[in-house]
Amino acid sequence: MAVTIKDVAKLANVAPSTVSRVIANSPRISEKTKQKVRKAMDKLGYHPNFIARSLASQSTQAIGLIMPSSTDVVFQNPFFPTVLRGISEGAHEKHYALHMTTGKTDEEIYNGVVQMVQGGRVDGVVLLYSKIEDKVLSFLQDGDYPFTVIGKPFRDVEEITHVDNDNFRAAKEATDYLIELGHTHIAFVGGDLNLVVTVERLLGYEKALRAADIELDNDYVIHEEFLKEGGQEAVRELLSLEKPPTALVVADDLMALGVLNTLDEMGISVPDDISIISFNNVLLSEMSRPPLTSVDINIFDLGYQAAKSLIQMVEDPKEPTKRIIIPHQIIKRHSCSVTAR
Amino acid sequence: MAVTIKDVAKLANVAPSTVSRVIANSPRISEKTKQKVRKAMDKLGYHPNFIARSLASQSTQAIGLIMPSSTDVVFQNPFFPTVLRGISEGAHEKHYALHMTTGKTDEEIYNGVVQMVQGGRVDGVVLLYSKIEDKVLSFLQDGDYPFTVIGKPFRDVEEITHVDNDNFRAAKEATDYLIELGHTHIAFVGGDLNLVVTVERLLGYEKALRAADIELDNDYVIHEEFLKEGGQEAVRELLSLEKPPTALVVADDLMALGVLNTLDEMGISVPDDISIISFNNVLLSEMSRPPLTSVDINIFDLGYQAAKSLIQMVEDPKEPTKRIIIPHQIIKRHSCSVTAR
DNA sequence: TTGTAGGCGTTATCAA
DNA sequence: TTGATAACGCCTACAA
Repeated sequence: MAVTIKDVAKLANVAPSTVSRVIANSPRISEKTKQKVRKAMDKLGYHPNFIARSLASQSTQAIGLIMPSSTDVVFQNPFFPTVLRGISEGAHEKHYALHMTTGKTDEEIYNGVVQMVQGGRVDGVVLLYSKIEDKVLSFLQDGDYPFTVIGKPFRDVEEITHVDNDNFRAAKEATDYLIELGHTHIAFVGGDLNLVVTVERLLGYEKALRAADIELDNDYVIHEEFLKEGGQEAVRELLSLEKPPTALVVADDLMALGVLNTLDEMGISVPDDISIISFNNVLLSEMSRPPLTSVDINIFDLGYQAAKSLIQMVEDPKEPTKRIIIPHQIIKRHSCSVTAR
Repeated sequence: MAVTIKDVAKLANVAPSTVSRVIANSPRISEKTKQKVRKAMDKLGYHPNFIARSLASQSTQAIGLIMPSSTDVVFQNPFFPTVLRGISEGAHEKHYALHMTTGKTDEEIYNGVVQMVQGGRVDGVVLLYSKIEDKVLSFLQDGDYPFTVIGKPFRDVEEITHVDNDNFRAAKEATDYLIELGHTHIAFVGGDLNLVVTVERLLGYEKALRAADIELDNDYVIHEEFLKEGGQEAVRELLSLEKPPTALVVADDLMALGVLNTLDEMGISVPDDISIISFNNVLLSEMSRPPLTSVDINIFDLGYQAAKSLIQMVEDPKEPTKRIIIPHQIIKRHSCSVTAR
């Protein structure tokens, strides 16, 4: 069995409690004993046992990550490695470890969360997605357990600490940009409507059109499960409308990549025949042909701030709920041009 | 404070140990008391505390994941979400949770691993990458702590349980395929030479050439940090050789995507002017233009088997070390054609 | 089949 | 400044 605090105590000729205090670097221990104890720890190769510590102190120094369904396409999105990096860095700075749950079905995920939370494995949790009517979220709220969500909560926005972009405004600006370029026939290609981010971006798009006195056209709004044949179909239909759009607002870079391919197959050129602006500014967006004009949403910061604010909450339960808005910025590349018509 | 085993015991009018046995579903408890206890648990909304259980049973039911440096480009590779899915599923089946360490520098990662392992946070660990001269690996070996590596260990291959593809053979087959198509000027575009997988694939490439009596040419082997300007440079140089290659073996889909772009910028057509075959068969490979011919390495299985075999090891310490080879398969798409010359 | 009691490795409260 | 000692919540001989 591994070396424990007692072994150290014995070797250093002090009480276990003293060793404990040395570990915590308590100021009420003489420098001399600290030295002595530290030497003993080194000699024995002692490492404190987190589990025991957690039990005694009722805190795990770990935060839980709740991912979307692993079978879901969004799971494949480069968004995740990047938020993960941000969360990881935020947690690391405060010496918190990371615990994860994933699952195939919503049921699996839910159970995983319940276990993790009730089982006391973590001190708090960050929800890496925000969808409407989420059982997991309700559970977290009911147990008033410390948690943050990345994205905008479907409801109780004021009561839930979250880190988000202003996706409504971002989408409006993206659409405005196309309008400025002279486009009036602008379509919206969105993803899963259960994700709050999708609806926010859709609303922003609509707002921009209305503000510019451009009529909304239902045929101009599609939601594709990108990569699926259905997605290609949708794009094809869009382009075969009587009055096909000259520009597309696409809710996600990865989707934009799919659209780009469909367009290419159809012999339609971007940006000559049609302009595209998308969101997230993921690595891929600069690797596509043409490189995508995309709204950078600072994914890393989203994660970083989520971790930071969660840790604040667990360390100070009186911490007020807050909403952190991460800035966005249009990165202009080569998928948009002045309208041809 | 949360409801504990004692509360349940009291309500059910039994001893705590009985409750404990009910949780473990011990066969030596009468069905009647089980019912009684279970009812009490439900009524109180009891959930066992993992931390306490871990301390008492000296097992955490959690496995640790060691990721490569988060600043590293490989971290962005779609490879990771996919292995993660596999690991997650393997762990889930056996009711294990997932714990993670990441870090920016090798030092950070190393410390994270030491803490996680020595601190007893996890029962075992899976190393998600394999590079040469890895301190982390040595540490794990020295402490003979249960662990599996995904990929081929740099050394002690016989003593380390790992899950890998036969990357040597895969690369040979990929190259053979190009040779069959009539190519004789075949270059290799590899990634980080510190990753074992890169060297394996390089060796397989060389083997194929030698077997076909094609002379090896140093100028035909480049290693690019894809996405970096340097990468583009390298490809440009390759193509401006006196005798430029007519086909490329690219060590990774994401890199191939970068190459594809550079080629496109140069006005070189794939597969008409040059053929490309790459590895991993990640989602992106079918989304590129042209869709990439790629060697599918069954990433999901890599993760799944790694988790399974690790859990076997932690549950039965006498389990022999083993090497699990996941099959691969060339997925032919449209980036390769018969040589033009 | 069930209960009692000690222990898992720490932290934290009280004394000293 | 340090040492006993009682938690923390559960598991597991050993007894009954």
